[in-house]
Amino acid sequence: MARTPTTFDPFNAVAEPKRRKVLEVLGTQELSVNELVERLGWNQPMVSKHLGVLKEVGLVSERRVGRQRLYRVNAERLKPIYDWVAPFERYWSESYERLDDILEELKSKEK
Amino acid sequence: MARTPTTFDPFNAVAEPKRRKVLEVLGTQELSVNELVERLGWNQPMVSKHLGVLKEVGLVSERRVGRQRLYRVNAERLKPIYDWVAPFERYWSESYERLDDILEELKSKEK
DNA sequence: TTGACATATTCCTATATAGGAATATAATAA
DNA sequence: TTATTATATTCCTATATAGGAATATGTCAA
Repeated sequence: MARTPTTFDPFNAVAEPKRRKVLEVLGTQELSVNELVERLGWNQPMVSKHLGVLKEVGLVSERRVGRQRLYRVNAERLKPIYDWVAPFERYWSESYERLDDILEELKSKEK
Repeated sequence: MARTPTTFDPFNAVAEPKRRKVLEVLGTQELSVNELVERLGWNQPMVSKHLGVLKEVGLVSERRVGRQRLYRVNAERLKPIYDWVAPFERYWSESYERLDDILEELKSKEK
């Protein structure tokens, strides 16, 4: 079996750093593909493809205006991620004193 | 190019539903592999493999006691996910009235 | 030692990308 | 129509899984 498809759920769609970047740049605005191309500095097909994945999982919506397509974030679809991770939030202050140890452990393992 | 490796960061590690389940079951407890095998109902190599990925990205820590290995969650490593998703949280209440439309749109597209 | 228990690793395969390059489709203007 | 602008799609390939099956490694007890 291969990995869970990127379009399976928001977790997988957002695992790709570039797709997170798209959502960040969009923010609360509505932007056309070309505006995204400019702000992201990627080529147009690449932007369209990532938008395609995001749209398929419902993380963005598209609105057609003339020859343009305006995209915007559907923040609600990120709620499952928030809901899953939020319960852990109360623990990293408690275990904060151990953070250094853990990072040390990771560093030494990279060798 | 293929997908970002599962061990690249917590986002990718946690994209796999089973790995989220492992972290949920662990919670704040420290559990041995066999205890996890029982509670998850998966075979042992499967549990060990997922633990291996989680350990490599630092999402769990391992402690050896006799022939057992006790695992526990390193919640701090989930902070990047929380920090990324939290800013969006304020929007889904505002756009809550649109949620039904979006779900409708998704449904009709599934055909 | 030897056996039993606990856990990790190796080998295998089907599958799904992400990105580059080229091209197709759609909509508007001249 | 035809050219142009805006965006999507198709074709290609290297790559990295996840899971099953089998086996290896490590540790303790008798």
